[in-house]
Amino acid sequence: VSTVNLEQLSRHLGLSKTTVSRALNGFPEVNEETRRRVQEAARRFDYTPNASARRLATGRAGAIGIVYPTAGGPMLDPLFADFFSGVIEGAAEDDTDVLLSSTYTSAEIAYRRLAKAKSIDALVVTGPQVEDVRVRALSHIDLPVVVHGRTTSSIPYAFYDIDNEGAFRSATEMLIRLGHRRIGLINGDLVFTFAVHRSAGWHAALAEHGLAAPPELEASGAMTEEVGWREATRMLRHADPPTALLCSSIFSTIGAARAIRDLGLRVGTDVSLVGHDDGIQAIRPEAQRPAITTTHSSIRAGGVRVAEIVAGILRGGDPASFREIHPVDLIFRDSTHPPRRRT
Amino acid sequence: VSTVNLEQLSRHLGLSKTTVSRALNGFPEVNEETRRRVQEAARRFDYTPNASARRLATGRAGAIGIVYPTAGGPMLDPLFADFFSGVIEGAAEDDTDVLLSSTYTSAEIAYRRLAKAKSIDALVVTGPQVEDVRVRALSHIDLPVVVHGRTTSSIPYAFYDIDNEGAFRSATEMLIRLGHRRIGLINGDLVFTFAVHRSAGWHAALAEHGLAAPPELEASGAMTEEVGWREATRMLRHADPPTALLCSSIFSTIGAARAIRDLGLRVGTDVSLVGHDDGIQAIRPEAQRPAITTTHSSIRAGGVRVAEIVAGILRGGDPASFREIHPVDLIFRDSTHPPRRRT
DNA sequence: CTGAAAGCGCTTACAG
DNA sequence: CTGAAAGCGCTTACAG
Repeated sequence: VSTVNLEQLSRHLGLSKTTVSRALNGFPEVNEETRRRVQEAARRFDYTPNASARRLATGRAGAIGIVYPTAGGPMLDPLFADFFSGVIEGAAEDDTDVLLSSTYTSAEIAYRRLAKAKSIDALVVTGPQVEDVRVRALSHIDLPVVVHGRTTSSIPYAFYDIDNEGAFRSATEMLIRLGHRRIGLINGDLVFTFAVHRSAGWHAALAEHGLAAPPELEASGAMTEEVGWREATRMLRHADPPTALLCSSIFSTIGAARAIRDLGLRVGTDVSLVGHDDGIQAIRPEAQRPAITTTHSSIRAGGVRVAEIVAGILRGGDPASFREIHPVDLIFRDSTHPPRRRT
Repeated sequence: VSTVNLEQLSRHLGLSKTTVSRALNGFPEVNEETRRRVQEAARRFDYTPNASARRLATGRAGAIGIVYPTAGGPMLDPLFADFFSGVIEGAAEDDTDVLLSSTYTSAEIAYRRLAKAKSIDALVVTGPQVEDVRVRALSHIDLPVVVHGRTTSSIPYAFYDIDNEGAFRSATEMLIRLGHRRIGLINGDLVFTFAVHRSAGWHAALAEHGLAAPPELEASGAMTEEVGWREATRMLRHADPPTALLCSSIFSTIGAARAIRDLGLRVGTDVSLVGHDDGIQAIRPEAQRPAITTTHSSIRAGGVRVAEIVAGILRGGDPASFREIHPVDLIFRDSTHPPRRRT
């Protein structure tokens, strides 16, 4: 596939590069007949502008960056596959590529490198922590940022978040209304803002109903099947065990379900179970038996929206006008019942 | 952060852009004292070359592409998060970025666009199918390709694969040696080469021992918890049920474990279970009870190696010399026992 | 409505 | 060992 460039294409058409460029880029002053000829020729020669040349000339990179941890750790999360998928789809709408970069050393260095090399026009920050050094660091770099989640920062950055606090408050309230008094929370690592918000929701609902939030019923850590199983086991073996469990991810949820069964108990009738579902296809709570009640929000849809926000800012929108907190569905299924009377 | 460019940096040093460029890029002919001065100034001014300008001048994109399905489907796989992580880490070694692109329409169009725009220097093809149109399409585009997996193609493309056939042959043989005669296979979708290879391994081991490969004991589909559960349930309810199950992913494995328990049976003692483990942290087979016997290969390590192969080809290596089939570990744990005598 | 020319910021023969 | 200059392939004021 030999590639034709602008020079060759315009020579073939007997037009200047200027006119051909304008015709292809939709400038209004081009004669319609000329534009048709140009478009036709471009199609026939399969002309594709050289991305580097265009970027150099315009100063726009045509790409957004996501810095992704390669060192493993709690953020090397299967959910990213879905989130990425959404971001890519959203970015494709604006012919924008998505650049994945490693934070082998530190996120700041990675950001800085991308920004200074003018490789990207904007940055998506994932997995924000409560006190996230990255958001502060980025304010010194002149690069639009969209945070997937939130952080405590006085800088008016753009973010897309879901209402984690509200979701876990609702779920806890629902369990309280069913009659539960001891409700365990198996949360993500509390360095992450989302986990702090979920904890706050759980605390708020308990307090509102005059219930204690006993420390033995609050766990946090990596959102894995193993941790869900371990923490649920620990709680259920407590002298005064919980009658319901609330989990922060589908992985900890199925781990908790395993713990419940391992102890000879039944999910739903013996121990109620609610999990947060990001909507990945690999494990669907509705396919469990009993089907598991969830707080649900598609992380893939979040990715799409994040890309749209990026596009909005690049079109000149005020970052401070993109601060979105989306509601989370509470989907009642069969894993939540009134507690059994103590035997 | 005001950015200094090559022109400004060299003016400050009283040198030509030529010399500064050469000093920074490690050309041997530069005087050592000069090089030191240049490097020192570059550091002090935090000079970073403009990526677009460099790309335009050199003709190298400095990025490799992965085309990723955004439309969902069987390939929107949580395992990708780990694979990506490996590719990014491997690519970072060579200062190469990773560009994620959508295949909203078709993979061919996406490839073509990236290739013609000179946005990438090489392409990583994931999830190869037996008859993969993409590999053929790519042979018409002048772009080095590394396939993660294999496909049937006469074109001598580079690939990194694991020995899926050998792994599943070994696992099946191990079960046969334990005394199992009816061994169910819950596989991925047979459009994918890896699934065909695993099926072949299962068939080969059975045939070698004079055992039949009954169709009711071979299932294929999406590698989800749900499918693992459904197919295991179906097989175990058969009039002549399997005494052992072999699963193609950690998700189907835990689904199968759930099915075994739902039917009142015990994993390991009643029904042996072996799963393929790609090494993701979210679900670890060794943390199950009983710990699950696996065929194991780190998909993240595969990503790292794929990036290394790309680098090798870009340095002028012969693609045909990078055709790697890596062995898979069989890790014996507690989910595999001799079959119980029929009651 | 169209075109000649400058410029984006690098790299790299070529000359000295 | 160093530098002047051309060139990579676009976009975009500016002029007509």
